[in-house]
Amino acid sequence: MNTKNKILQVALALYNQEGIRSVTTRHIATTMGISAGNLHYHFKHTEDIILALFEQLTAAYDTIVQNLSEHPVLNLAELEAYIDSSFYLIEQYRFIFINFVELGSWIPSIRESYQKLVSKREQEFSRLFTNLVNANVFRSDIAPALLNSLVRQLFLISDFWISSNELTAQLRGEEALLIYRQDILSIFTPYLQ
Amino acid sequence: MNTKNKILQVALALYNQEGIRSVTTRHIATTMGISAGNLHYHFKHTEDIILALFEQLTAAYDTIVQNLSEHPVLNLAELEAYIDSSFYLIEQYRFIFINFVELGSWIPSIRESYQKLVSKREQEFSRLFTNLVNANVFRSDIAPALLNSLVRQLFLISDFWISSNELTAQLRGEEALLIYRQDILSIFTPYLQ
DNA sequence: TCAAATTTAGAACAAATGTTCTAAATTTGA
DNA sequence: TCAAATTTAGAACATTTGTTCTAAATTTGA
Repeated sequence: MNTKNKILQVALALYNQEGIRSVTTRHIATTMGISAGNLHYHFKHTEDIILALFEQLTAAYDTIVQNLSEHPVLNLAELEAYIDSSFYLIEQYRFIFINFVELGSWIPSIRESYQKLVSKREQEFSRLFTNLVNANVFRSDIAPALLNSLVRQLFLISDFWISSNELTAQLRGEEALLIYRQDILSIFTPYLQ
Repeated sequence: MNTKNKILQVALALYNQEGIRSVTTRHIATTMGISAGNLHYHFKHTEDIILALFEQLTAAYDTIVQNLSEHPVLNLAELEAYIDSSFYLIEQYRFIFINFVELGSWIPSIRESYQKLVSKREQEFSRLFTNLVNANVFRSDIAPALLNSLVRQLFLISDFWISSNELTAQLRGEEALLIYRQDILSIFTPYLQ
């Protein structure tokens, strides 16, 4: 692996573990055994590292979405599988979700990029939902206004469940996934066929 | 108003506007027209300022809860009024909610204090819910496990709606309140009598 | 093979930041 | 009223941090 990618890898691990507040470029450099000067040869500014990590996240999300359009969700088991894969992705880049607002105002292109991510997810969710209505998994009489609220709730839980968990139960790994999945599914529960 | 309180007032406004990343003690001092030395005479460490603001938040929340136990919620209009008051409080201390995880790991007593806040809210919600079931507003056949999920959802939306809004719609004031209220109420919608 | 391009280490710099120190100004209260 | 307590300003300090600079080491590719 080349130095540039290793910087991103170590930076991600440190940001996730220690939080963006306490991780510095020197910190990243010494952890991976290179000089700070070398790190800044590869990434001129700290923001460039964070932006690159954010772009990794959106790229990974694109892959999930592409998979989803090739293999549509048709039942609850497949819905759970999709929920799980989104959980793992969010957990992998947890520092981004934990500092989303701060990062968004610090690095404006992150906010812009997030807007695009949201609209991509909205389309994807709308398709997913139509499929599940057609497959007689969901009821077909849900008002559009209510559906909008459900979509917002779904995104809010997806993006901030990790933060909430960090402050309260601090569940990890499989245990966290179980509750996360349950919380997401409970949005749908009342609207099952 | 004495200097100590004015420091808290100015610090709150700055943290809310500029974010904790870019606000320094010097910044706070010059904004209110005093010296940095003077500020540090009143608050030895930056954490002391943030902790004091957090304690203001929990105190204000206690007042709401006390009001709630004196005047129980018995119908949807009263539920909305309660939702509104919690919204205003959260908006007033928005920087705390936006940086909750980061603050929790930086200042451990904030995390501990938040745990207490959560259990206080759990009790309060449970009482509120019982009242609304007894008043025939809510259905009485909701499984305890589902109720737990609903409580978690309620808290998650309460605490992170501001963050989510900041990244997407960026609604302000009355407009924000309307959507916030709708999102909270939509959790209950399927369980109305 | 060897010159050009690249990567790297480490010193150095400037700015920022939290905090302390000192001495003056102001307030308090007996 | 005046001595003691308090508040305040501003200089000063140590540390940190992001970043740049320089020169050496390494890699590349013709």
